[in-house]
Amino acid sequence: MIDMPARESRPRLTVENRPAGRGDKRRTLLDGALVVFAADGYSRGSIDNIARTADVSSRTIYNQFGGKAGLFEAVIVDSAERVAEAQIITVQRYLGRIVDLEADLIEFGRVWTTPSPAYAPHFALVRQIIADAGHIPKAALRAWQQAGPLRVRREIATQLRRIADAGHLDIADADIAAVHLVQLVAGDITTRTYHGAASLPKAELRRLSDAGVRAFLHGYARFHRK
Amino acid sequence: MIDMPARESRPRLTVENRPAGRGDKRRTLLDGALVVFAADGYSRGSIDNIARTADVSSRTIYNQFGGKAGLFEAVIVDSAERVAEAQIITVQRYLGRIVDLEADLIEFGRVWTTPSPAYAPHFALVRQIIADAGHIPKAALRAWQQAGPLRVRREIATQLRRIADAGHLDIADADIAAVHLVQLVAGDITTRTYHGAASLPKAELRRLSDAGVRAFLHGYARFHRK
DNA sequence: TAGGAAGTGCAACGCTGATAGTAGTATCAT
DNA sequence: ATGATACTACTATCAGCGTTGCACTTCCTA
Repeated sequence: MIDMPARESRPRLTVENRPAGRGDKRRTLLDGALVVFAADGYSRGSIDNIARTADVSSRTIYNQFGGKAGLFEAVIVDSAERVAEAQIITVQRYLGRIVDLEADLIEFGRVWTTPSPAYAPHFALVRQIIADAGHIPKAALRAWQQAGPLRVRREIATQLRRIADAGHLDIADADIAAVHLVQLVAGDITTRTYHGAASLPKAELRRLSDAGVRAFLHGYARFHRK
Repeated sequence: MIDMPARESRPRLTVENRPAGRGDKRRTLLDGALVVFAADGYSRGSIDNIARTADVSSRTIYNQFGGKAGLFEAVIVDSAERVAEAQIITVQRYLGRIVDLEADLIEFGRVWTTPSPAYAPHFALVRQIIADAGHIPKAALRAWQQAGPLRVRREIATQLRRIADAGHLDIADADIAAVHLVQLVAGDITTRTYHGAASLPKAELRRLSDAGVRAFLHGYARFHRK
């Protein structure tokens, strides 16, 4: 009673004073860890920071994911899955039915490059993964690829193949064409939009995206444009 | 004698037992730090590891660069400068005099994508910079951009502009065209060649590069190919 | 109502890593 | 020779971080 530390037992003032209980912490943790890992990377992103961000005891991380490595691998696959699903829907919506090829592609490009704040951490995390790949287990890397990038690329390739077979495009290798389309539309932005940097103004984004689509369609050779 | 650690006083076996003396350690340090930072990034790359790699006392790092941050900023600018110089020479050599546009571009692409082991750490470092940009001072980031990527892009744009003015290309914005060319030729490789991953086989590299050049020139629109 | 599962706060351990001081040594210009 | 300069080895400090054990609380279920 005497040498009681002067630390009142604050009732852990949570936003909604959620009850301790069933496994709803897993989702919360994946979201919080995504934000931290995206901003700080694997080694700089500390367990304590993640626990604080997710409003969870750091002990829970070890109970749920075994440790930092397990958490990271779960996060990258989870984030890849969620964003891939959203992107695939976008691809199907804008490339699924073509009426005016150039107009539809331009619209697709603009949507593709419109930065969604909700997914910003995901793309930052992708940059972390690419930089840190040398320290991520090959199995985890492969799982991530399958869950995200490859799935999206496959969907784009499928749509391009279909459009080509309908006579609107001249495509030899649909996978390569899919990569080219994405690179032209968003490649530069993806690489240059550093975390924390103010995203480019809307008009500039549109200008770059449109130019990418036009290059995808017509290229730069003289006497080949319409 | 009993609990003596089994660490004999090795005479610091240097490759050439270089004499302690004049400031030739700066170059050595920049090279060693490049390798370590490239592989491990800023936070994981430890001063001790760098000192060991460069065969230099860790104290020298503080004497020469003030600390970890100073060393890092010196390294990224130095590496960017050196690689940019080599790349600019390549650009001038292969785009400086055009005889057969498509053939010359294809040759340029193949050279551009041929992985030079000497510069592998540089490109890994670039990925680290992009991922870690949120923790690098804006001034350092700008200095790096100016020393490397922007300089190279400007040179490519200049050549493309010249080729276009000679009537061989149809280019509205040479800067954008330069970005598109590089993205198409090497964009996918740059992003996918993770550190440590075995680089793609030569034939595959050529296939991707050639396809990029063709897309750059002709695009994918039907009825526009020759 | 008893038991188990999930979660929490806390303290502690061990390790790594950045940084700094210091004394000694080798080299070079004067 | 001498002093300045560059470098080194060694040591110490200080902080941060991953991880684990422990006791306790809360909820769900049987």
